[in-house]
Amino acid sequence: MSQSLDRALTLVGELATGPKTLDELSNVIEVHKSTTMRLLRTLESHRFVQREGVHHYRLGTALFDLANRALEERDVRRSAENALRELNTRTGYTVHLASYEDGEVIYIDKYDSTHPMRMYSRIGRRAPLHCTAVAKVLLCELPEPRRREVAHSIDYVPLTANTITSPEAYLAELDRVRSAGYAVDNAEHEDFIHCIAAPIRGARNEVVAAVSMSVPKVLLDFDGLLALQPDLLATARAASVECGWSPRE
Amino acid sequence: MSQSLDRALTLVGELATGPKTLDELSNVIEVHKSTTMRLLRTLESHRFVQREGVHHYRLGTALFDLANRALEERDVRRSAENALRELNTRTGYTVHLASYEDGEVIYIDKYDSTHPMRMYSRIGRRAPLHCTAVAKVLLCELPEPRRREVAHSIDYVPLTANTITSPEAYLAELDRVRSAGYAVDNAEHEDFIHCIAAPIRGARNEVVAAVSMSVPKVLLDFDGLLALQPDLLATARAASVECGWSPRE
DNA sequence: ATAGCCGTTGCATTATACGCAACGTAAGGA
DNA sequence: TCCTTACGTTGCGTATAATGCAACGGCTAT
Repeated sequence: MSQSLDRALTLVGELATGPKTLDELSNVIEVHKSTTMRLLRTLESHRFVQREGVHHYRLGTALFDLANRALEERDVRRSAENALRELNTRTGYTVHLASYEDGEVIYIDKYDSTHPMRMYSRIGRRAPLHCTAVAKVLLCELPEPRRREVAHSIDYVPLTANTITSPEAYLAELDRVRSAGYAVDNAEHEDFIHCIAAPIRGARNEVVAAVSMSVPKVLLDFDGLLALQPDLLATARAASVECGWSPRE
Repeated sequence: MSQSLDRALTLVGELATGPKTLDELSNVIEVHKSTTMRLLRTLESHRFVQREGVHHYRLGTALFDLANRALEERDVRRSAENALRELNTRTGYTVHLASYEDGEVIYIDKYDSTHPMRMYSRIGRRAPLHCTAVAKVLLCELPEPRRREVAHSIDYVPLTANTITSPEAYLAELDRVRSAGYAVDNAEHEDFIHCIAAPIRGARNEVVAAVSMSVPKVLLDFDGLLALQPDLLATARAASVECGWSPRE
């Protein structure tokens, strides 16, 4: 809509691939070099680009500033919103967003199932650590001593036949989750429901939240649940990007 | 120089302080809201901003992309150049830039002393690990096991009366450097020269390089050398910012 | 139901971004 | 040393694109 701004932003995008000269940049946006120079000067005054030597321009430090400040401003809930809603409408299953704060796993957002059979849960509610997929995801990358500490402090109340009931079994489960990249709750919390969860990561590759899908066993058997994994991981990835995460080599 | 671009960049800067409404943004750049909207739309098409709800705009994910790609493009040498040259011309002492690669500490840049008495060194040369300030800085934040490994693999050739000659003494020295935030070489390498070095950090707060000043003892006594510390740390900080580092709380 | 608040759209106007051409400067070769 | 070439830079007239205005439309709340 705004020509000069559009051109300038194109320049910035171009510079992301490496330092460029005035002429190279002029060719990209197809304008006279004097026009390019004016744009670059303005960008330079805002520290979006900076000169490198005499013949080259490169991205400036304002980008670092902005990216860092944008990260501070962002909260997972708003950032993950679109990806989670999309997953919810596409699959129709209940989607939860949970985070780990002050030693507790909390549900911070929820997208209800469109199927008639719903499950009970509530935003703000605490999730039991030993029998939910989200808790496994959120805990599995804690530093090892801290993980042991947490595992031993849990009260392993057995809720179903599948509930994990010992620190040792739980720590082994966390190891599995960490290497698999996702977690399941195979009817460990409630007899008739199973869940699958994946991590949402931030700019430092740290786990900032967990997204899960909860499905009544009557709608989908365990293999069916596992088949949701690629879809769930793609969603988690999209949400991660919104949180400042970028793929590592 | 380009009015609309200037306004747009101002908007981006403003959004860094948190999500804003159309009117708030219009007030900042003092234009009609329709003008602001056109700018925002263009910014949005490049993913520099995105809508949050219906009434708010916030910074978009392009910033993360750009910042990450800019970081990959940057190399320490070019990024630190200005800060180091400035330090060199202001103090007149020899300034070195060194990095740790493949188990070796290498001088990657050098700004010669303006004083008549110069020291011998060369870009590309390997710095001995046990008796240089830059090596201490570059090694002091390695993970503990790796640090022990390196310390025990060093050949502690005694070069002066002050040279550190045992792994134990060296590891203790690294601990001191880590907590102090800078390192010295108190004539441990050559009898008549002492150095002080500080870390240059990157976006993940990791040490990407070390900057040092080397001063002949006849020009400055040890207390004089230590008095250069604030100046050196400020320089290292400035160079760090250029490398994508941002102050942590 | 109605009023008030925003965001949005179309249009006329003129400010402004643009291309042009001349100039300046630095590097390279004869 | 001087000339050539290849850049970046500057000033200026013009046409276009950015702007402000005013009317419209979709909310929400009372």
